[in-house]
Amino acid sequence: MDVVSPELNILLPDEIMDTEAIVMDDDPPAESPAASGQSQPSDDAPIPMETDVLAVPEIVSLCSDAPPTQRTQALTTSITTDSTLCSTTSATQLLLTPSIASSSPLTLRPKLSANHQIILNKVASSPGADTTRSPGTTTITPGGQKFMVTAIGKSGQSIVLQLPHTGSKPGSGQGEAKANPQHFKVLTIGGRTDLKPVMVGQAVSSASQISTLQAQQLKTVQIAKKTQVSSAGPIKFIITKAVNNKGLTAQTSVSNVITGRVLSTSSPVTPPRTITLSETLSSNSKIAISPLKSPSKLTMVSVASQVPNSPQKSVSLPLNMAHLGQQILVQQSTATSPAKVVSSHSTPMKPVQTVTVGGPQFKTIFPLSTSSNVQQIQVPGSRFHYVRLVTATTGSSTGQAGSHCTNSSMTAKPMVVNTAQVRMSVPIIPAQTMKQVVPKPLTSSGQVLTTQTQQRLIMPATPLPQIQPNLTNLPPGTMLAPGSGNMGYTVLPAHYVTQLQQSAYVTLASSSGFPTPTGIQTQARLPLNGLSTSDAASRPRKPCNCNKSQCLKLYCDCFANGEFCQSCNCTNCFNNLEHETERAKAIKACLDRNPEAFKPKIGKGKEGESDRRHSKGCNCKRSGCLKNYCECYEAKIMCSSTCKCVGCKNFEESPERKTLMHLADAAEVRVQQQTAAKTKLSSQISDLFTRTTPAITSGGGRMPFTFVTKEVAEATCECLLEQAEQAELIQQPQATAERMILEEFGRCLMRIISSAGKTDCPSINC
DNA sequence: GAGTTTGAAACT
DNA sequence: CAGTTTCAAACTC
Repeated sequence: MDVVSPELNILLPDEIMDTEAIVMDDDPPAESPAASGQSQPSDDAPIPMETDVLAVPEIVSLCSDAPPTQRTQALTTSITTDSTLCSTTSATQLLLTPSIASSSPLTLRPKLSANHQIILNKVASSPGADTTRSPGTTTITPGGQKFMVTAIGKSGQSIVLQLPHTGSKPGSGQGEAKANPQHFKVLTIGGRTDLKPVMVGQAVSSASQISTLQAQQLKTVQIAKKTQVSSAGPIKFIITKAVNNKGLTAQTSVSNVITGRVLSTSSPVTPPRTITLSETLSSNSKIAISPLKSPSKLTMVSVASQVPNSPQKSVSLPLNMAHLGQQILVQQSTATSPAKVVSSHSTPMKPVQTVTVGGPQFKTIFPLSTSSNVQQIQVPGSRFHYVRLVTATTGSSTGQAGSHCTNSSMTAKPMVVNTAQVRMSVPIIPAQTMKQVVPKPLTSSGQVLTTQTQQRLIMPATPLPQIQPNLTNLPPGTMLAPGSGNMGYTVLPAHYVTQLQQSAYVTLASSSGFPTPTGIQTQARLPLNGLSTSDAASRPRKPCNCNKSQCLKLYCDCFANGEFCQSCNCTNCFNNLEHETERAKAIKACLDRNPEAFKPKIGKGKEGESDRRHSKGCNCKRSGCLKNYCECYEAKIMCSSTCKCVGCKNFEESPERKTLMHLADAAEVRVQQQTAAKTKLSSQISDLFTRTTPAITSGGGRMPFTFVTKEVAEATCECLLEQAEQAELIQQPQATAERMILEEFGRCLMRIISSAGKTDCPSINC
């Protein structure tokens, strides 16, 4: 196994190796950028799983001739089969048109066109070409079986895009990949001229087959490439790099998004750039769908990042959400595989960010804020929200609509293209500030994207080379953001991220190409932990009161929910960005103790909501499981066989439980009534002000109370005092005096009311 | 609001 | 894995 540079290791988490490959077809000879934009749409041929036969291994190394000072900031990779797909931003674009004979090792030679498109032409590899590379271009074509790589974002950093071919035999998936390590296509695109040569060993498709060392050092994004039986269609990589030239700060936050995995890089004085890799498949092209643990939950997602002022930027990012919605796997496929394949659909160029999701079951809301640093993804059926960091782009970018990539005002810059099928293992707990958009039925191509701000998330990153938490089990609401230098991971709750931006949401729904069974909606709205997803999202988070745990133990609900403490009553809190190191360690410690620590305790049963049960079961002894001490009761579920409680009364036929439920229902009704009454009252008050305010300003139709000005009140008081003095002078009894005063007060009121109907300036005369 | 109870999490 | 301790939320007064 070859060794990957440490920088590369740092850049990507180990779990990337655990991803499932995406198959890409072999390509015809290189094409011009214009031609690439006119690629043919993929057909609907059945798509083999990644376990299918591997294609001929190919090695592609890409490296733009970017200035050394330029660094890749962010990466958004998307794959699409749409022929019209072309991510268009004002940024430099990289067109990758690997037309590769299936068996011939090749080197993509990046060219920088006048329009700032980097055209990667396949070059026949010479015997010694595999190791020959210019600075900034790292190409490894060992035996024509491998690809290499180039650097990416940071100095010396590289991202290896591993594109495993689908082999000649259908398969057994990862095990097969192990058996045929040569059948991987590693695509690496880098941009620095000062890149260190990165050697990429044989790609391993299965993380389980990676040695620990490999896992630590080799960061690869695997893309299974499928060989089309009929014919190898041209594969076009359209890489759009959105460059933010504005708002450069001493430290800009950058995110490398690798197919759902969030990686961010903080790089000083470097504009964040979003690179979108769109792979346009020919009609014959087929993308292997990774074997899903939960094929029925497979979801195709097309994600497009948008530059605010860009007329159009379209990206199709098929994502595969599986594993109870906690994984987003990039997949590109055509729609014939019954459960695992969703036909890719074209994404028409529109001046809106286009995000499409298709899937057998999911109707998914995808909040996107590609212009900012975060994309939030809500996965139905999961109480988590997924957050994707992407590079922030400013409105300075001017993209162009159309199938052709726009030119960039920038010269070629280091770019990183990550095309991979990666587990998106960054569950995000429903952020309380998150706005949700109800999924809307979409037209055949239509998806609606809301606007978004361009706040830039700057995440302090502390070097934590030793901490590489299992992303699949990170606390909900966690993002991993590689920091600068020898970055570690900055674990950010989505909740926190949400607060830093106005999230944009994209309504994702079924389109003609993405049938979305109604079951998806049903699943998406299943209550979790007694609350529906929407409820959970809107439920205000309770402030914790931790004192001794530093809010870094699961005792702390904030920590357990993957949130930063905010507005809490805790003391000595470390659950914040200022203590990201400690927090990361604490998370790791929790995961070490219990890999499921941050997963929902209340899981959905086989038959739906009624079967929700506590994953571990409670252990109550005194509460009878009828108090909130009991996690089952708190979650409004009944105890099950997994519980080890004593004297449990939290079962279906329990009279105590029924009584409590009735009481609870009654209380809830009262609360609702009170809430409704308050709402109504507020509405009335608001309406009152609405009606009166214009009158006040206009001077007409004033309400009586508006005439009780300070002067009027003072005059009234003088009248009352005068009346009191008179009563005192005539030595009236107190009762009579009071009566006189009240009578005078009544007269004053009458005068006020009378004056209100006549003049704007009522006068009070005693 | 202070004190008590409770059970999960953490620890041994 | 079981027993004990720690901890913070739930609960009571």
